[in-house]
Amino acid sequence: MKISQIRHFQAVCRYKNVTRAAESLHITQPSVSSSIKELEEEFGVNLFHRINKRLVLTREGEFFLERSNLLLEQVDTLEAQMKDLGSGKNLIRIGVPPMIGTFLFPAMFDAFHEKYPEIKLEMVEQGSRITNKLVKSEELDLAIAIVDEAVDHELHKLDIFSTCLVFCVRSGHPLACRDSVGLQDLRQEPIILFKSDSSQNAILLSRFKSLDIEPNVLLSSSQLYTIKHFVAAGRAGAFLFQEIADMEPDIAGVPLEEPIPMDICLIWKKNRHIYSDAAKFIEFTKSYNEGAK
Amino acid sequence: MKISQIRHFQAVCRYKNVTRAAESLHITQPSVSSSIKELEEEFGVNLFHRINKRLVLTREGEFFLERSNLLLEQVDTLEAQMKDLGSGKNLIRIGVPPMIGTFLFPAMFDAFHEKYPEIKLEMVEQGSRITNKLVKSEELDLAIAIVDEAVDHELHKLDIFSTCLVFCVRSGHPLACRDSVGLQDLRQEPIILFKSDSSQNAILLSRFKSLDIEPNVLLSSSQLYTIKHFVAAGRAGAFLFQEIADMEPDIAGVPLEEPIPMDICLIWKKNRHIYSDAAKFIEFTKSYNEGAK
DNA sequence: CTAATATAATAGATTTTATCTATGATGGAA
DNA sequence: TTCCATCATAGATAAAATCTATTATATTAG
Repeated sequence: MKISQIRHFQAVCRYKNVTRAAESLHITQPSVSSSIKELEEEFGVNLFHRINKRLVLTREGEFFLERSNLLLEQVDTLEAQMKDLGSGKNLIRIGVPPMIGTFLFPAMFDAFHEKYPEIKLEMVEQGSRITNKLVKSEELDLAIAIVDEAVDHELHKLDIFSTCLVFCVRSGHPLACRDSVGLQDLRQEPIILFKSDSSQNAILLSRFKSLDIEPNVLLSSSQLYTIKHFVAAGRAGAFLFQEIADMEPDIAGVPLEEPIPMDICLIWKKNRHIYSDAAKFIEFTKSYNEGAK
Repeated sequence: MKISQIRHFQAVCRYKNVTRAAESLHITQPSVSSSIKELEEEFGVNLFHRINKRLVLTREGEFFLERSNLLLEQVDTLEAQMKDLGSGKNLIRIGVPPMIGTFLFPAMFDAFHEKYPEIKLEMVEQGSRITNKLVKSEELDLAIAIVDEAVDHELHKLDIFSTCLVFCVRSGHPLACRDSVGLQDLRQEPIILFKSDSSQNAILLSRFKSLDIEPNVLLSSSQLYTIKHFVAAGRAGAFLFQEIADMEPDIAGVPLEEPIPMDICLIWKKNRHIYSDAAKFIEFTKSYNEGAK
């Protein structure tokens, strides 16, 4: 006994006509005939009398109709409830590191929202380290993250964007005209760190440490606007994405002698069902990416 | 959502282990994995957290487990009830014309009963005309009948036995040594008719009528024993099957000049579900027939 | 009564689905 | 580490559902 067979049977009862029933089910008449036959075979019972090409329920058929009706109602209810739990959300929980939230994400978000206005995005602005964990614990559906370490087996990754950190100073700064700087050139340079638990900072600080340099950190901020302001005023330098430096006329971005590449990815958990909303975001990101290339 | 998928899901919940669940279902582990995945796809919901290759129900999974449990119970109950209605009967309702009931059927019945002792046969001893109707109205599952008319589209037929009517008289009767008799030779002959609504009598009487002969019917009886007694006593002649005449030393069967063939068939209704019991009888009859040839 | 229309069953082809085999990845135990 | 247990995935194969085309029979209209 299969749910589909019950549906076929019920349609035949409703229309008292196999052909009509088949139409209502959007399948062909022989399929319905054979479903009825299969049920009869399985039960060892005639569900219908075949009187002159007309189908009339037998006693057994009446019984089955009544019971299977109740059953189907419950099946449909359960199915609807489960689907409600799932697809009714129209919500993606996505982790976005602060720096990306002000720089890359707004444009992506606008484009996504234009395509899927019904889907809301709940942004969790945390650094990559934290969002990674939240994705693994399924508290987030997706995250945009700066990926530095070896491949994490638990996560799928989709490259969004690659760039480098550059050292940003005021346009008139002595370092501004240099083709590149080494970290050792920055021993005395006051620096503003972009405050984040992201792997970006981890990489940077480990680089300093490996050169045995204690960077002169003037302050830390999570506000890009604040950092830019300090840099433009010549009060300090900062490590920012190449693209952010390029956008500001008052700020010069000087490449590092030993570049610090930043790979920005969309990540999500392996072996986990991806809700249709999240799947849409992933697909969207792929095509958005293609378009950008 | 399919019943089989629910069963797979429940097994996984019971064993908390896909492999074990698959074993209990007598299918392979990937089948079960994919059923779970399909449900998750359909609902847009994670039923399990995949934590270190261990499956732990999500909130949605708990909900589904609870509800689908109730559902499956009802499915199983209904299925069992329907099967009870069908296969639990162990009963075949079969129509048997009186003459066959005393001559051909006993041996068949014994052989069938030996093979299927659990199946009871409910005999309805009526002539072919009536049993034909009862088969069509589904009051009988099967009937043994003498088939004379053109093929009846509503019925399946399976030949059991073919014979002829012969005119039976006492061994010393003047006609007994004849190679054949014509109906016209029987004008004055007292006759006992085998009382039945069967087509046998219809054929016989129409033959007489077409020759414009009024047969001298001494009496009618439905008891073969009575008829034989009268014939053996030389009180009357009777039209009986060849085989019945051959069995009695005191009775001689004289073939008719224009033979009246008797085709004895098993009949059942087309386009009707054949209960397994009835199907067994049909199969049995086929092989019984083969064996007899 | 005959012709046209409608219905359901059947046979056989085709597509879809289910299941299997084989393999790979990962976590935990020895 | 190495081995075992476990689940996911890919691709092949088996099974089932569905389709197309046809047949037989009823019903209806002319």
